[in-house]
Amino acid sequence: MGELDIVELGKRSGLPSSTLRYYEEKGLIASIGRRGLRRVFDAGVLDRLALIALGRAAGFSLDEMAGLFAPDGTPRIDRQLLVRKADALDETIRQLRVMRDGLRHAAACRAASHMECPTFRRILKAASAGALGPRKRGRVVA
Amino acid sequence: MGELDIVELGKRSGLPSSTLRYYEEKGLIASIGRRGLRRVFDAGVLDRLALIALGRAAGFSLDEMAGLFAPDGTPRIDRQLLVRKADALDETIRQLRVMRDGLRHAAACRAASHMECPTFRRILKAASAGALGPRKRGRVVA
DNA sequence: CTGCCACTTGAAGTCGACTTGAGGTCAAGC
DNA sequence: GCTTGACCTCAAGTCGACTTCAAGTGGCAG
Repeated sequence: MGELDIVELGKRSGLPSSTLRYYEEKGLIASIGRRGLRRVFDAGVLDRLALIALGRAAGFSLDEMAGLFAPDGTPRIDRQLLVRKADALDETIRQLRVMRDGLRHAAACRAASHMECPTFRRILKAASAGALGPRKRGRVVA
Repeated sequence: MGELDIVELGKRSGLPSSTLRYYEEKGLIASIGRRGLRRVFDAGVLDRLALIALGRAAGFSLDEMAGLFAPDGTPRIDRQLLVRKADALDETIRQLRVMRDGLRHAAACRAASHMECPTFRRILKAASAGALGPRKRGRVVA
């Protein structure tokens, strides 16, 4: 595998170097040296960044990602935790589907008031039945 | 429909009154009066809160929610926007499924290194093919 | 009438994930 | 050998969504 300095890595990953430095500071990626002032990374860091981006899209915080994967990018073997996270994602996906269907319906439905449309009321009911309650946190590329 | 003061609404919705006040300040909900110092809301606000919670779970910001729905809670008729948001959700759902499958696989796979497992490499490839790139923002209940 | 307590307000603080800014440094070009 | 320009470091700022805090107030028990 090749080596990349921070500028090249930024170009290939689409991330600004400020973000790459921040990730290194957080221990999410590691540089293998310097070329002049510039950090140099192993090309394998690209895979790792893809993994991080995917995790973030799935709602994991950077700290969680740091915990889910070992320093070399391979998943840690806390199978229980992994399964719990996967289950949480299933619930999230369920909610997202409800919202998506609601939006599509709202865009298509011709009822005078959506509150009088049975489809919309069903969607609202699904919303009440899961979306309310204590706050949890995460991020998603929406 | 009945009326609820902010404390009752908080109990039924699971939201602290500080959040309810914040939502009112943002124009997401409206009180219909006071009982002493306490705000009083129409019971219909519960539906509205469910809608807001669902929207937030789907990655919309409070400002976006305020824009997507009219003051009375019925969706605005910008069908183009609604459809675009629905499409964005489809993409998000796709990514979440990839991550969920990756987690389930990581929890089950016995390969010495996940990097040598074809399934894991396929997942990583899917990650690279969509998760990298410019940041977008939103939140999800994960 | 007097306390008291839960609610009120507006301002300030928090948290995660970065970005921005000020001032320092290195390799290269002249 | 000196300037230049891109990267460096470290501190501070930003943004969204709230939460927390200090100080004020309304209604009810005594």
